[in-house]
Amino acid sequence: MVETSQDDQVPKAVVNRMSLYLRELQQLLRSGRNTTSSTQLGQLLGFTDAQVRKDLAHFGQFGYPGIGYHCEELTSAIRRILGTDQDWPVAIVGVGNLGRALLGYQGFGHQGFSVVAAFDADSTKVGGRIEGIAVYSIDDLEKIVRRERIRLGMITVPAGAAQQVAERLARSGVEGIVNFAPVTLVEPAGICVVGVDLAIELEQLSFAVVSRNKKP
Amino acid sequence: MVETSQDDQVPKAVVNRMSLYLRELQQLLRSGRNTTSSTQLGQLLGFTDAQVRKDLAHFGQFGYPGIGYHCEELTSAIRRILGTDQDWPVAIVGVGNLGRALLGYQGFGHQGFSVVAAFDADSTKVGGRIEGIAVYSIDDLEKIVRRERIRLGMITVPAGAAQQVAERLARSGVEGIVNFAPVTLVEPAGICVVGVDLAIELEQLSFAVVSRNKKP
DNA sequence: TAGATTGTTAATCGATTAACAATC
DNA sequence: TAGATTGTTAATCGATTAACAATC
Repeated sequence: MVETSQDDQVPKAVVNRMSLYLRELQQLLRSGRNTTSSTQLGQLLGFTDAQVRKDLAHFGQFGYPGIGYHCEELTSAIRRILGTDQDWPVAIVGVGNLGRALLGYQGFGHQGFSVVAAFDADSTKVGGRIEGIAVYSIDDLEKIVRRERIRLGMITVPAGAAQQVAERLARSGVEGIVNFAPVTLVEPAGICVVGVDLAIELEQLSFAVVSRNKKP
Repeated sequence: MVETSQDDQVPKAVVNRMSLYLRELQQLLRSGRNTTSSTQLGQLLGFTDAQVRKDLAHFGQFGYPGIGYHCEELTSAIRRILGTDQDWPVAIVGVGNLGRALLGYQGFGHQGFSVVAAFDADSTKVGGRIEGIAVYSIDDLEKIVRRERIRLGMITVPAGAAQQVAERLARSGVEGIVNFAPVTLVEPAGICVVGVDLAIELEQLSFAVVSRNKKP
């Protein structure tokens, strides 16, 4: 029982790179490649070959010494690892600019995520459909989440409302939340939260620029 | 000249936490606090007090032993460090769903970023204004970027077009790029690139959920 | 067989935490 | 003064890289 090591906490950084490997593999498949190697994968992403192999080793053995990796096979393996072989019904709470964009965003469907409901407090938005997805009143959040068996939530409400929404999602049985509101959420018990703050991404960039300009 | 240490590469993780400190400080200011401490800041974000102090130490001394930090003072210091005391004219390339959302997103303005132009290849979109911002033809990218002294670009075009857009932005003098297209960009010489992939964020979440369900 | 490439162990490197003298 | 909290050094911990036997 000390065999496979996926029980001892995999570092967040490793999981992030797994997603990147998956993306490159899908690209390679599209371009007709059958096999690849840790060297090639590393090169495409700017990592060492050792790192690619070490990362994969967290989850098992997927390669063939002397050959490399079968793209197709490794792709399915990583999808299974990340859980994207399953279907993930997603709800979006907050139909402002960002929420609306996410509703129309194609990229999710490919990876097993399907947005099946949206919520808003503004009664003028409620009842309609955006990009084919029904917009419900936030008052019905618990009911609809349960009925549609929604597993993930994306929070695109104003900062002040985010914590409360997170708690309501958690209480309704949602298992994970991507929070786009620019606040740190107190994680409701037994739920996973990932934060995405667009302003912070831009700040990382401005720092990189000014610090390069300073002493290159 | 070995005095302040901001010349030796600051780890990306540290810079990211600086943004988080800034966000919390702004929150504290809004709630009327004058001073804070490494312990409080750490608690709000789930870090140790030692980490907060160590992170800040990369850039200088900002605190008062026995007192803590003046919120206002530390806020300005971090803004200066991140470069968000300056004004950053931003362009958005690709006015699809995501691009449109970013055009309307409020959160940027607060932090020194102002979207001043948008570009698209679709001639039916060109010439109009969205959220008050002019949409130009992608053919005029170089011209407008120079004219408006645009420093940062956000790429929200389809994956296949992203690399080419990045190169054109770089050639026009843009200093940094946030890439929302789900591809790894080859960084044009002398430019900073930050990647944001919404599908990857969701994958991090699904992994967290499935791995929690597996062996908690 | 020779060449390529894996998985894994050991060595290196870097980041986080603990501890504490200095300071208010 | 006593209590609080900094900045910084040393100790710990974890992640990355290098190296190599095993394998195809």
